[in-house]
Amino acid sequence: MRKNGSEVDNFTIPTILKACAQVLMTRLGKEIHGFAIKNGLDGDAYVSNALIQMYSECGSLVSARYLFDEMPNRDVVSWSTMIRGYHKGGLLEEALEVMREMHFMNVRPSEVALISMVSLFTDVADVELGKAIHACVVRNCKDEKLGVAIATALIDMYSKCGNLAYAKQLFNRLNQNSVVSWTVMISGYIRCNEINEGIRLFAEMIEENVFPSEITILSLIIECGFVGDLQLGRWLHAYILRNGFEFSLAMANALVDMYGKCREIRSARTLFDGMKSKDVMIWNAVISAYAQAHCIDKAFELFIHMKVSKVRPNEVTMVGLLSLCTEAGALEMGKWLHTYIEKQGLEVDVILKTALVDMYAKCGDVNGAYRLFSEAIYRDICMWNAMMAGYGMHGCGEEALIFFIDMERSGVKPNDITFIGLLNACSHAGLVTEGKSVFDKMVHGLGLVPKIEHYGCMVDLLGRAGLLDEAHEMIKSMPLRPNMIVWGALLAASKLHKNPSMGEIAATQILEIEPQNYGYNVLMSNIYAVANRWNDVAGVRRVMKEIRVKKEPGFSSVEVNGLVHKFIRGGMVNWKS
DNA sequence: CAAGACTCGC
Repeated sequence: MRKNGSEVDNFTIPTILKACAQVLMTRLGKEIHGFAIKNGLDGDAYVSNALIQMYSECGSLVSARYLFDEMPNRDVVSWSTMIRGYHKGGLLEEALEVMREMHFMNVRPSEVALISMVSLFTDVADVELGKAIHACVVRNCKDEKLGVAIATALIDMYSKCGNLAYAKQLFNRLNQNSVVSWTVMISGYIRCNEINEGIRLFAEMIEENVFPSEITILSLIIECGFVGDLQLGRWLHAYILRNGFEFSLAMANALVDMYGKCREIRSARTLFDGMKSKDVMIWNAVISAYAQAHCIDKAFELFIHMKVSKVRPNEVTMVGLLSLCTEAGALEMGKWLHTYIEKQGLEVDVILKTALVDMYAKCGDVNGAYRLFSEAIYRDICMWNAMMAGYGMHGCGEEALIFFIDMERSGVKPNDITFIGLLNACSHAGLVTEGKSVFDKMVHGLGLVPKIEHYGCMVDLLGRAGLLDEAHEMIKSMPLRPNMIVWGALLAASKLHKNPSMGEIAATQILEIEPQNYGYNVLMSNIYAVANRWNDVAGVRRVMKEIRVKKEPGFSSVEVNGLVHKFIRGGMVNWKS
């Protein structure tokens, strides 16, 4: 296979390319690409596939796609490499699109391709689509029995989609379960908040003489963070120490992250402080732990420390800090971060760009948001959503609707969050007719099933406009069990339009769902007071005293001249940037 | 075939 007297053949090149991908050496990979072209080796499918893989693993999906599109001799591997590339890069829509094309071109997936498709659907997390891919697997497998690998992938897919029954069925059908299948099964139970069953399975696994790997423990810790189960998280922490697991940085990161998500800052901080070597990830984890606890000052303080300790902040650090600014309405601080990003030459990907757009929009600088949005080369659905929600928040409902039309024209498909933003925009701008037609378009035009949040928006929209009866009808006729937010919207509207009888209906429902909620008890007693029903007022007050409801200290903040003033129940805390 | 942080809605 020698060409032009070269010693390098088309088996050597893919091997080197794989090595490049592993250490993320795009530059060397590109040179080898050039070399392959010069030596006429780029026509070989094996070489091209390796190039696609190298580019996609190095994050250059555009280059990968270009090669893929130009390839005259695509095989199954080319298709599955492209799908995998998009999947790993988090571009799920693109991965699905390639899958559809592959199907359309009648390319029969290999087992490897099927496994990577199933794991793609694990992240898509849609039960119905998951069942479809399961059927596809069954159709394409020659053998009666599924291989262990693909069965494990399916178990993982079903449990992450929330269908534990199917997952367990497949799990039980496997005659020899590996550490991996145990890991995905137990993780699945924790993710679905079936903690006790998860713990029981963990014990069962040990009894069967299968011992957890580092990845097993890591996965379980991550799932604890996902559902906020501090107790199990703590137990796993102790388990690592007792059983001599290596306390790697990955382990520490997972634990800090879990503690942060469980709002257990102290443990997160202690663990963080105790690590001798720290990487960007653990800094980000501890910063976001403070962020989740709304400690904006602490988070920025750590950011300063981070810079001092020679660890370079990255895009993720910036996203975390920006969303804090967004939450606090701290425009000046957000702008400062924006400048910092540019000065440091940090790569601004879609996520960071969206965080910036969102920050400008929510902090009131809609023009600034639009400037960034319009100069973006690549816009995903999240960025469009941020822009529309930003307009909606400031009462610019019409602009939001125009953006929606533009978005559809540009071929980006709306999702359920898009409609929450749009319905909110209509609600704030008092566009009742438009809001109704948006809802109608979502259900009948696009076939999306409205979630409880959408009904919440509709109740808010109708209620704000004074159509209280219509709002009430909406609640009564919806196919989902109304939650606090839905009734809360009706209650707020009743208060706004001074309708105590409707308010009572809503408040009664809310107190049934959450009797210990202090805020709603106060509202309820106010409603009774307005209606001169002093016995009922006394009743509510008594209930409040009995359950000794504890209110979390709420806070609000405002930025003046680059200073963030944080108000905690009347008191005020300053923080200087 | 299992793990690693971040954006959009409430």
